[in-house]
Amino acid sequence: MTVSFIKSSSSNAAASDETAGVTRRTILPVRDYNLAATLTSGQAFRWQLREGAWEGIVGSRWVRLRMEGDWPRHESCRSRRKQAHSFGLGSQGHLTSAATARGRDARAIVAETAEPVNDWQWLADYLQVELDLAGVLATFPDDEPMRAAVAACRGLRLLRQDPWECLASFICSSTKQIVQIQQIVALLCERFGEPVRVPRGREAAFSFPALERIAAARESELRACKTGFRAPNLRAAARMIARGEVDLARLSASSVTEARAGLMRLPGVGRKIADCVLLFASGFQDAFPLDVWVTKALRRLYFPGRRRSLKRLQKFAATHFGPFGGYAQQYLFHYARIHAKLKK
DNA sequence: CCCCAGGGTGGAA
DNA sequence: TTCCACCATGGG
Repeated sequence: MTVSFIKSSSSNAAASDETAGVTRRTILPVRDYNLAATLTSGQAFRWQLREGAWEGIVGSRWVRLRMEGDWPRHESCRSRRKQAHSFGLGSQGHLTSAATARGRDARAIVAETAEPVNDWQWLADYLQVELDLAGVLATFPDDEPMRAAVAACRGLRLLRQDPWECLASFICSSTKQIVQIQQIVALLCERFGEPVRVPRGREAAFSFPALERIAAARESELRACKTGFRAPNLRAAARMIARGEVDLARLSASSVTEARAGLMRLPGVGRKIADCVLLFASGFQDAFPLDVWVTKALRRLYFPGRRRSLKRLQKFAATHFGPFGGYAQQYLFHYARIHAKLKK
């Protein structure tokens, strides 16, 4: 399926730094985009920070991302400004040092791939650079917890991920820390994924395993990737999807309720993991994954001292946070984790 | 030794 | 209905 290079009214999502055609580098103009928070907030598990840039795999492509302005310190401010100009940003290309340091106010994401790319829309979609974030934030309830959460990680976005990768990753996520989920996913990719092209000198990289490969794997091989008791669920879910019992591609075409019920027929997939897939991959931005962090955050921020069952919290979440409740949830999740880290 | 981690499940109460 | 032990494994 071919998507037009520049979507009609969108703010020129993928403006290449070369006038036309195939290139390994592009500039995605953005406003209010917190790349670090987005890539480390427990949505995706394949991004690594190296030398000031984020490296990961999207689909079958190796990608390196950084906010414009995050150049290495030894490069002069002058050359920085010159580059910004050549990228067509004009006088707006000059960034204040404060914005540069934080990165989130920068006006572009610089993306590099290992292989030449003609159409960059896949990356614009994945990063959701065309989303009107201010419009989303405006729908959040105007209360103190949400104001604090948004202030703590403004510019945080929801990614639009591949449903199978998202589902499989979260089947492996139960009672695991994010670092350990990253480790499991890395092992699955190394052992069951396809090698992808990387820049000269880089270590090998692999795509996320096709569901047919996981369906055909032995349980012991999956357990060897540290999946533990999740291994049989991962394999059985892959087999059910391969048999067509659940159609991941059609989830976004049905109602949230219907899509959620379909996902929950898969072994190892309950309400929480289903909502993760609905929110992170299928575009249901009102799906509200209620995990241990968000549960604690809701109880502490909205019901201090009072007893609230998980059921009632779920009901509260569904009604209080509006049409982009899932988005609000991601801010609360990241906010809660940041503070837990600070409290050590 | 303890407790906890972006949970789900089956059986008991 | 809700509650609870258990499921592997690593980190603190």
